[in-house]
Order: sequence, then C-alpha cells, then structure tokens
Amino acid sequence: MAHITFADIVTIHQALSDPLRILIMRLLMERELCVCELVRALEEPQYKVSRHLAVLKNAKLVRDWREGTWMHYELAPTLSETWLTALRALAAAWDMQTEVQAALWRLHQRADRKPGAAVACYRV
Amino acid sequence: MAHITFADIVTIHQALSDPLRILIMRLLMERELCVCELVRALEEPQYKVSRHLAVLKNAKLVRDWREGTWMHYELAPTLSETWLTALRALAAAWDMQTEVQAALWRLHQRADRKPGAAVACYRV
DNA sequence: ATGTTATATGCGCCATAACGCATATATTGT
DNA sequence: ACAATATATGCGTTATGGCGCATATAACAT
Repeated sequence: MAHITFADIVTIHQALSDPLRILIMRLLMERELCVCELVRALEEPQYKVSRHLAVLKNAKLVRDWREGTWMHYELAPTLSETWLTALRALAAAWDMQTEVQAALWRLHQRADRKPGAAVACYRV
Repeated sequence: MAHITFADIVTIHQALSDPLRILIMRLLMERELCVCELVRALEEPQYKVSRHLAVLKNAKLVRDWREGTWMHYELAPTLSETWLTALRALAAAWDMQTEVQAALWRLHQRADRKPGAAVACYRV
C-alpha cells in the first residue's frame, strides 16, 4: 500500500475530532458493527451516523462491507501497529468519560446478535 | 483539579487536528520552547504560531510563562499519565513523516540556546 | 520618554464542515 | 412488480475555523 503522508495524518486527526466519531471509533474497537447497531448504541439519527462513518472511512480508519441490507463497519485492517497502539492509548483516555461508558453499555445490552441473523434493528 | 469532561476531550482532539499544531506539539515534546524558536523551526509567520499556541493552551495541552520579552511554552503539567501515553503513541506515528523530521532537525540545529541568554531570534 | 524586540489579537474574508430534511439506492421477501 | 428494511446522499442553512494584515501589548535597553 502507498505510504501515508502528513496530510493523511491530519485527515485522521480531523476524523477523530468530533464527539460522535470518537464514540463510533470506540464502539468499533469492541467489535465490528452494523450501522443499525451503532444507531441504537449511540441514540443518534441514522443519517448522522452514516455521514460520520463516511468521514471515518474517508480517513481510512474503518472499512465497510455489505451483508444483505446491512452495512458492516470495522477498524481498517490497513491500520499500522503504530496507529493501533495510538488508538488504544486514546481509548484509555476516552473510557474515563460517562458518555463513552454509556454507549458501550447500550451496545453490550444488545450483544446477543448472531452473525447472519436477521434482526429488525429499528424495532424492538 | 476539576475532572475532565467529554467536551474537554473533543477540544483536545480538535486542537490536534491541524498540521501546524501537530508540529508544535511534537516540538514541545522535545523540550520547552519560546515562540521565536518555534517560528524558526516551523518556518511559519509568528502570528500564525501564536494563534495556534493559543488553541493548544485553550485545550490545556500546553502552558506558558513569561521570561522577559519571551513567552515560553511547554506541555501542560496537568496532563494525566493517560494522555501523555496517548501523545507519545501519536508522536510515534507523526515521526514517520518527513515534515515532522524536518521541523525537529531545524529545531536541533539551533539547540545551543542558553537559558536566560538574550538571543535576537529573528536575526541570525 | 523613546525605540526595539517579542508576542498577542481584532477584524474581515473565505473555506470547511455539521445539521436536518427529504429522498435516493440497494437488498430481500412476497 | 411491489413493499419493506437498511443505508447513503443531495441540498440549503448555519456554525466553525484558518488566514493575512495590521495593530496592540509587554518588557527591556538607552
């Protein structure tokens, strides 16, 4: 893969400079998630979550793939060990916030999703 | 000291989302520096460096103090060990960039400053 | 007092970016 | 073909933020 430029690094930092995107990144550090799971855990409108996911994707922090009607997102496998270390260190700082803990809690409340199981996300 | 809020964390990330401010932070992780040293190492106009330093100070990433006509800046001593760890991890990623290395190199070229020594910064 | 050096800042301009709404797109099921 | 679910996006509005210029402020020296 092409080497990362300083502009890329700035783009990464810009992507991490929004409260919702920080929360999304933290949740994706738990495991891969589909958009509807993020919407429920974050309690934010779907269009907002999708937009911010697009920003993270553009910064190459996450990647997505389709499974039926669901779009799955996960940390980009292209992330270097250096950046993963940095993200883990940042997450340690983020985790001291109640907003982060609340989102993680809401995520794990619904942790019973089975891969491939068709769950009506917006219902229930 | 008052506990840090999620909004504070976002402010920190916003402060780190600008190329010049990333370079300033990296240089201040070498040692405390006065504005004129930053201006020379970064090769940016003084008003720009001062503005960006104000952003970093507002985010409580750095603190300043006066010594004669010079303003010294250094990493804020209030930074938690958690955040220092995160900054060090980020610096490891930043350091792979030539822009960062170039700024560090220009800084160390002039490393012969004596504390309290009156050096005309813009000259020479 | 005046000049010089070092630094900060008010202001107007322009670019970026987030928001909310509505709608488009894609996939699946009937 | 049609409906339902899940997700993305075009658009107009508004807020934010960086830039460059000029100037203000502060400390020091003569």
